[in-house]
Amino acid sequence: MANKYRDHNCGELNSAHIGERVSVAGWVNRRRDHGGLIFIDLRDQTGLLQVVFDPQVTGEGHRTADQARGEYVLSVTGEVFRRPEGMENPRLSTGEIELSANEVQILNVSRPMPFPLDDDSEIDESIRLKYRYLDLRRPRMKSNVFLRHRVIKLMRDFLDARGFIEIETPILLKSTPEGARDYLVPSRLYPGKFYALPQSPQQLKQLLMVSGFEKYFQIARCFRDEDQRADRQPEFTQLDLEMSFVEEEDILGLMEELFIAVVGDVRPDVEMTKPFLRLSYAETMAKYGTDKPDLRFGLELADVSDLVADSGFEVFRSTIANGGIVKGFAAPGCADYSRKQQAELVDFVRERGAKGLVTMALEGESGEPLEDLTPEKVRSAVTKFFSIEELRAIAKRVNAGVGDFILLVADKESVVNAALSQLRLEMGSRLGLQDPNRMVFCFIQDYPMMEWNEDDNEWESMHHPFTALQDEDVALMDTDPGKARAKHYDFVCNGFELSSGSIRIHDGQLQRKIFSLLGYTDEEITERFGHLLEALDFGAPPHGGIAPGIDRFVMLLAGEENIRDVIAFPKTKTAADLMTNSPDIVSPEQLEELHLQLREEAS
RNA sequence: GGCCCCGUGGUGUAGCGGCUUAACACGCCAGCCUGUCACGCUGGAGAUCAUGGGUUCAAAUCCCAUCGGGGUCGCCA
Repeated sequence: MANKYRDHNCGELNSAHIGERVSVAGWVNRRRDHGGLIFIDLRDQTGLLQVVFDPQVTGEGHRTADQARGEYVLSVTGEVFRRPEGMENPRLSTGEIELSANEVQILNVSRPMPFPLDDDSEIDESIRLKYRYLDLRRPRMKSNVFLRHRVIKLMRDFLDARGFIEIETPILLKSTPEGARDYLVPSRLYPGKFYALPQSPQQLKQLLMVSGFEKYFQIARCFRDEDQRADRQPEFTQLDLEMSFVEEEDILGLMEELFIAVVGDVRPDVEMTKPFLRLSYAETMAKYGTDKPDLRFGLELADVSDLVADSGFEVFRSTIANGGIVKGFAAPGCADYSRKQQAELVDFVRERGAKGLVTMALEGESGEPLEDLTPEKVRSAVTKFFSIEELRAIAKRVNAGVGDFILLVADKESVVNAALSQLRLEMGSRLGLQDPNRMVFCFIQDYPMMEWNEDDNEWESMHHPFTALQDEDVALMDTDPGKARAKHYDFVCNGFELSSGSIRIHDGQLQRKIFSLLGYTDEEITERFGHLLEALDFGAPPHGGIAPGIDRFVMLLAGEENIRDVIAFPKTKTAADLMTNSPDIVSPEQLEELHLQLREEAS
């Protein structure tokens, strides 16, 4: 596109353009004033171009360039020259050439930047967020935004080619109980009534299946009013997807194909494990203590309860007698951990709910057989409570060799798994096992349908109440609901939950039964879910889907450590927008219209 | 809601009870400089040390509270 501002992009000029008269436009990335010659690196979306202002070539232009400062916006017309011998800059795509300016126009001036726009400066995030539009000028942020576009475009094209259609669903919706806290929108026309923003388009996509759109997807914005984390924002984006007449394997196969295609396109340098790994929920909890394991490294957990149930160590014995377990793993080569390093690990698990951490350093020459292990070589506060046979058995069970450091936690199973899964990540990180150039995807399958909530004394859905049961476990719902497994699957990469999905219940009667098992009264069921139940009664097809989180996926692809860096305008961890200063108060008139009255918060 | 880390010119850091009239780098302003590309040289401006209270003869420095940012546990069907 040629117009009065430019006819070429800065980054796209090269030696083929030598001798041409061109116009470019962009920002002053850097200015080097030699008194006579002035060099300006002009930057547009495509890259940098060195522009030379020679007073002998352009008297007026040189005077203008003298006025230019960082981030001024210029339009320059001139001739493309090959750079003098030895003056090439191999770090620029345009480094062989330069533009000799004839005319230059200042399109806009700029105040000095509130922070440097290079990638190397670590700037306080609150300042970056306040001036997010400037932060996005930084090359890394800009490339993250481009990467995100590319990923979404690939997803759309991939699904379109397979017959999926994208359908938008409402943002103003009905609040449904359970799950995350809803963002609410007060209604002007209906005093005292509220819309809710969707936590996901879950029910709507099921209704679209009832409508006969057999392959639906949407790049869907979702809203959840919960506390934030590095990988959580109050509003985030999912690739929401649903299909009719499918089974679990159809969905997983599609995901595998899609993610291999996207990663292969945008990060051909990344190594993937193919086919994607499959783990049952029970297996991943046993081996990794979590249902979102980082499978780039081993350090697998092992249960040693049976080995220490009758040992002389009272803590282990009583924990097991009271229904708890003892699990642990071995950190290879860490037998030389100092008292201080050991104390750090003890604090680490205590902060995560465990009462303590038992450590055993197996000292000696690496490679020595375990059979030669003697009590003297086991450096631990608790060595004396165990026989050498018990110590050897523990070492063998956790796959520890001489030179390794055994880490054991005793408590009830949920506490042990929570503490050890995080300790495993910590050791993986300390040992440098989290290769940034590998993405290990896996599916977690065979989730329990429901979980007993001890605090509220009731059954809760593991996923959501629309999840179908595995065929052979349907009868269990009447006898032992905790044992029944669901057609529910999670999609995990490098320790991040990318996605949850399930085959849904398409039988209205069964759906009603699940709701009542979850403690809803008939009135509540009708009031909250009546529309869905009614729809299921009108010939709903078997269907299922999944909804990968796009922010987290792009974060992994970009090698970023938080999703804010792959979202153009994110909020802080306290859900505030520092650029627009939102949320903010509104006028009394606005409140009046919405039938709202504020009260003083008791402090 | 709990725990942890951070807050010093525009930015990043140093200073951690008196050697401080708060230092350094980058940036900014002015002057010089015709082949630089993180240009160079000379000079200059710029800081209620987040805010409030306390301890002390003396506080950027120690303590408490508040505010802001981040991490994490709880929470996130």
